Amino acid sequence: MSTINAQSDQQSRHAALSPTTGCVHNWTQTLVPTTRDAPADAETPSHIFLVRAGYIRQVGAGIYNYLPLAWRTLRKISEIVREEMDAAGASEFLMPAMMPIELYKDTKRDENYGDLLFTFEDRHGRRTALGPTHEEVITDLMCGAVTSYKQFPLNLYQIQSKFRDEFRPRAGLLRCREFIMKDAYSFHLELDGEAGLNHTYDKMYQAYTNIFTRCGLDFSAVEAEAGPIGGSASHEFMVNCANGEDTILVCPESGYAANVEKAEIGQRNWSFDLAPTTEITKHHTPDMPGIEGVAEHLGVQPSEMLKSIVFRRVGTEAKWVVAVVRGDHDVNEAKVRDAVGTEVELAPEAEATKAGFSIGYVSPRTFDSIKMTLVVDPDALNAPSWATGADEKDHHITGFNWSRDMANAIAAEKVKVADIRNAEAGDPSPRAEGAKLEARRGIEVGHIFKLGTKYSSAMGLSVLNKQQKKQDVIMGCYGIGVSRTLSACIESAHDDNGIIWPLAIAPYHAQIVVIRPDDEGVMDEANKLASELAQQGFDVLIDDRDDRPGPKFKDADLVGIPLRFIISPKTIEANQVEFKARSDEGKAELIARDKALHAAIAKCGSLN
RNA sequence: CAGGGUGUAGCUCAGCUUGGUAGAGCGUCUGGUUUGGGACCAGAAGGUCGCAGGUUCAAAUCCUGUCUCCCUGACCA
Repeated sequence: MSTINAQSDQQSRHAALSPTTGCVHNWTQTLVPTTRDAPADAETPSHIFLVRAGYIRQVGAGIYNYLPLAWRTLRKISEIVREEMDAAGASEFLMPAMMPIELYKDTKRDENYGDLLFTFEDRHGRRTALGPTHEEVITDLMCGAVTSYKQFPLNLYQIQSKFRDEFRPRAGLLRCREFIMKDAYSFHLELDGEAGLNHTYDKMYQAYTNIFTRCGLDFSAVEAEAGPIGGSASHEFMVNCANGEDTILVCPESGYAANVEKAEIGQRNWSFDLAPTTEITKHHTPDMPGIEGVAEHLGVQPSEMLKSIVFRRVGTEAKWVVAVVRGDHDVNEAKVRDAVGTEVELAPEAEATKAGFSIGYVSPRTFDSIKMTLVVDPDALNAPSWATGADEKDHHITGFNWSRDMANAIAAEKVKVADIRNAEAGDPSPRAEGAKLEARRGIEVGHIFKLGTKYSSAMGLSVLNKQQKKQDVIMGCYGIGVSRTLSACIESAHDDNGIIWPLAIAPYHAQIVVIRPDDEGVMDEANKLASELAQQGFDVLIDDRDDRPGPKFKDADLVGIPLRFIISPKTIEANQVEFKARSDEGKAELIARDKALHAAIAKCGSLN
């Protein structure tokens, strides 16, 4: 537009637009295979729309082609990731996707990662792995490439296809066996200070916040379970979405938010001293190891039962831990670990049976006959009478009372009371007196970890520090599921007709729907508008297909490009164009042709 | 990995019980009429019925094996 001053325009351009000239593509010259029907196996909105709108096609279980529209969006997400990572001081590089399995030996992940690791043999019979993540490769690299403490801190990242042999890929791009991921690794010699892990971790936290904000996503950063490293050493970034796979708990007053695996529960009242109300009665409950069946059989609620789970301290033969929670609650293994102070694992049934446990019918009373650590959740203490296992196959008891039936253990202070169950909606907040936790669902798109020296010590990555003492390098790692971000965005932003992209990661910013493209001058007009838009940084898709208006409007909704112009012989006649945002309700509105560019620029301001 | 299901045209599916040599709708192509929310008429192309064995004069259909993909669960740095 001649009336727009190029200079000032450059400055006022929406951040999502190209700082240089945008691109103009014709629908007929690219591949956008839209369909009326989704494949029968697509169930989630993102899967259905990605296929119907011509973004992806399946190749195998959890393996997909990224067609041009999807690839454009993936590139835009990647570019935002690059800009923010670079700005935060990280350097991009690229590691190979395949590597000798031996690399995983030192960290034992060749075994611990188990079947998740894709492996194959090359012609020489060497076992080779396809990388599910690259801690080992980069740690090995650093062993040879870093020789002095003066080279730290370092933060390196790559954007690459990752491979995991998921037991069950599902939901299109949400859980794939091959997927695109950004993974970053940082290296330090201390935790605190400018060069420390904590500083980089905080910078990554901020970078992730910037990235997902720029992508236009509705997301939450939540505390996550980090494994043995402990502390607040891990955060997940979740796209908020009602049908997400993960459950998060939030405190509306303090802002506390955590994954269900991590969420703490606030102060709860409990006492060992509730007086018994009935005698213990034994009941025959054949083939009912599960809470549900027993509760129904005994005519009690699951919340009136005790669930006793047998764990074993990892690396030991018979160091048993019995965790007791209320029947309607779920034991949280990480919390049990923290409560007893060592790693624990679910006891192998055969060995627990050999030790005397009647698996499926265990009660706290086994304490008297088997050496164990007994941990109890506060909510499992708050009634005078419980139904629980009889420590005998096919039998349960009612009338169990802690003060009477566990008197010895309690007197010896051998009953440890701790928060060992998963938090639920309605539980007291750990951060605000009187507040209650609320449950929400999300899709994990980013995860940052403080790894500590787990990998460096296992693989011998150490350097001499300033004091000339050999020191293991401290690491952090930071992942973003790039392809998952694309589908998570659709899960949280769509309507019945299709995708609704935020400007920043839409494959194109604007689409021009051309009605009667064969008519004299219509395509010329569309091309003219497209080049005006491109001059201002808009990426433009012109739907130049020779088709009726109906299907073209349907496809435009499906594909979800944020801004839509419609040009037809009618609008040209009136010197107008039609314009609407994908997110606007109803039909497009007619505007004067020479206001088209202004309208697009103005509309950008109101979109995210 | 356990349980369940599935495989027939590009997509959605029928046909299988009761064996007789493959169908519909949508899409695609041609010609015509049309042109504002998935048009109409006429015509056409397109499938070794997942694969391999077996039974039979004859197999999409019955039998055996195998693979694929999906669902629920478990699993998920």
